[in-house]
Amino acid sequence: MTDAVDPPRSRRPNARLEEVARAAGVSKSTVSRVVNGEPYVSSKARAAVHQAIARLGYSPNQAARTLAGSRANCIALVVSEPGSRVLADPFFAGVLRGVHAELAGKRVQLVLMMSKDGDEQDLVNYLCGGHVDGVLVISLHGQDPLPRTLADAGLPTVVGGRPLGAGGVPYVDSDNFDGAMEAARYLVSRGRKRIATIAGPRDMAVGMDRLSGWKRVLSQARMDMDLVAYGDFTPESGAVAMEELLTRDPSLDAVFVGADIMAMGALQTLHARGKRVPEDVAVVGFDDLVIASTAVPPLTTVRQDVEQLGRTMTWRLMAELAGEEDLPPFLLLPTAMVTRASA
Amino acid sequence: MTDAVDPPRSRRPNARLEEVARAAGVSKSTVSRVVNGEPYVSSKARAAVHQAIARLGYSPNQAARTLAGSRANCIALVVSEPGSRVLADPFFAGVLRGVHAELAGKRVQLVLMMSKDGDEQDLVNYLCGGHVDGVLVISLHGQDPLPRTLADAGLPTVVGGRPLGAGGVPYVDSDNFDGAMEAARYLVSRGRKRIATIAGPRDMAVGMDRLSGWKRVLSQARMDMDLVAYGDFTPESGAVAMEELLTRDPSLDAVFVGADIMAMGALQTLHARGKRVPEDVAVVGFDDLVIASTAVPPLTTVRQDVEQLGRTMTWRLMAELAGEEDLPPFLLLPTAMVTRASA
DNA sequence: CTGAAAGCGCTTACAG
DNA sequence: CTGAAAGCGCTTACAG
Repeated sequence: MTDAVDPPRSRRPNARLEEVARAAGVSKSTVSRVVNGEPYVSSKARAAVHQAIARLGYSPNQAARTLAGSRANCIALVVSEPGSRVLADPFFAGVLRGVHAELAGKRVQLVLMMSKDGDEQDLVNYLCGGHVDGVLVISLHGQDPLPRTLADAGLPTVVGGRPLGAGGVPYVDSDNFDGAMEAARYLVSRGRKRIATIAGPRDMAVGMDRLSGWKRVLSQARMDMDLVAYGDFTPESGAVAMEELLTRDPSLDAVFVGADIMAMGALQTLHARGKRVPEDVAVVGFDDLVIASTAVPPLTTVRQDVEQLGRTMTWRLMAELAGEEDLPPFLLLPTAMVTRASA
Repeated sequence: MTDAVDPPRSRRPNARLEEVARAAGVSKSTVSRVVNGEPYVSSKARAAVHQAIARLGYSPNQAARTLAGSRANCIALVVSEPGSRVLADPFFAGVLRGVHAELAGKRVQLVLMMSKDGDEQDLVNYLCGGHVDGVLVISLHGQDPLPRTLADAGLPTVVGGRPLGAGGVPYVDSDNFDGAMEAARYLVSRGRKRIATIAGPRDMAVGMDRLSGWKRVLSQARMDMDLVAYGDFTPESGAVAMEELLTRDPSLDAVFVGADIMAMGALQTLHARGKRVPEDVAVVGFDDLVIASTAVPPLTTVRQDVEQLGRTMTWRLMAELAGEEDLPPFLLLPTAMVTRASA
């Protein structure tokens, strides 16, 4: 039993639309029109409203707008929980920055949601319940039906990274296939004869697409494509995969690692085995994380612009929300080879 | 001019509270009570409502709840834009995961906002406008008045990382001072005689607190504390600072780097200068990023639990929102030394 | 323990 | 170009 008086929180209540109307000498309708940038308002009324808004520090109540209007003025970014672990943080943070940059000045809020295992249905209910206008989904695994479900429910949805199980849902991705081809071609052009690869997990398109690019080039060059090992986007898995490859063929002289984070582990193994990089084994990574440039030796890699990925996903979603037509079903962003000391 | 018919989006409108009431044979008030877990409802009515909710897939409209009720059921995470660059992504992503974990099952949404330079006033207007119940602020720089402003406006606010210019605003931080002391003590105990440090920027408490810990230990050990260089939480700045220290005293035999990300640069410089780690120079970092374990050599460092930081900030904020009293004005989270090969 | 009614702050036809 | 009025889907006293 506490006698303590709970002092009512003295947050100055914001001005209301009605007060703005009174101050400007117009109706609520007119204020609403000005706030929403609608065309048919006299410049006199518009000026008066703007002035009143500035003076009163008016900021519209989003909840009321959402409830009264048809739009939530809000989009969701959904991250699958295991993905946020596995795909490593820089990816996520980069996308987030891109999304935010693209949303700047757009009066659209970003709500973050992580899909945990048990609550998929809750998540779908929530998202389809009119709380958001559209959804951005990233770091999907396997054949996750989420994007399909959302799209079928009529909710505009854009996926980041080619989804394996969601044919027809728009997506944006880095051109992983092309980037991997460039990496493999580079190794071939440097005279490497026995080129291995460490690929990402088989249930993610990003892993498979980079593997496919490597395969394509080796097959065109009529080189053996047997040296493939798999990791899971952790340094440890990269180290183990490198061990395996070295055991299978101690004479390999190059390795394309489908993620910088795994390349860090591969570098450790190579170092421990007394292999010089790049003299004995050339190493090329993928992603161009900040750690690539500080690796010993600095890592040659394929850069993907993750922030641009976030921007493009958001642009695509907003365009759809704006009713634009004939939007591309998917978008592939270019990658760029970054040559450093490791290859 | 487009003649295309814009087919109305056929998203099945969610069930409303009213329909649930009808299906359950009770009033809207009762449904509301059940949904909000209020006590005085007969178990019969409660069961009927739960059943109706399940059958109709009802999910309450947040906008309406916010508008009608007093709470927004929403908290904001504010990141200062330059901070999100400088503090490096893992910090941010870690905090985010912690916040989310703590919010799980709480029917509170997380809105993400980045404070850009020009729009500070917009941000404050928005946050104080009743759109959110509370605010979490991270990666503050210098004497940023934001937390003070929010707190003064009566908005519950919790800062992540000790704020330099916001006395009195509750915060949660890793115990950087203590962690740095432990690192310095470790170096002293290993017989190092000439211990340098690379500190973070002077305008961030995290940089200063770690520097202070190092100073305290060296002063207690009656060792010289002149070898201090500053970086800005980038690998490049760590490399430059290491150069400087080596120039000032080529005989230094240890360095405590106030962030793993800078330690990566320091390691590169040491390597380039032919210094063996740890034989010639012992290196201890701070943070225990994933790259610490994959560095060559693997980095001895001080671990801070960033996810726990996010959880704790959220817990503190939610406790305040729940009206709990006598909450601690700040919370310091323990750090832990992780010994690897570099020292 | 339960229900009828008012009201949260906007947007949106509708009528002018 | 402008305003009066209805309504968005809830919560919250209030009366029972």
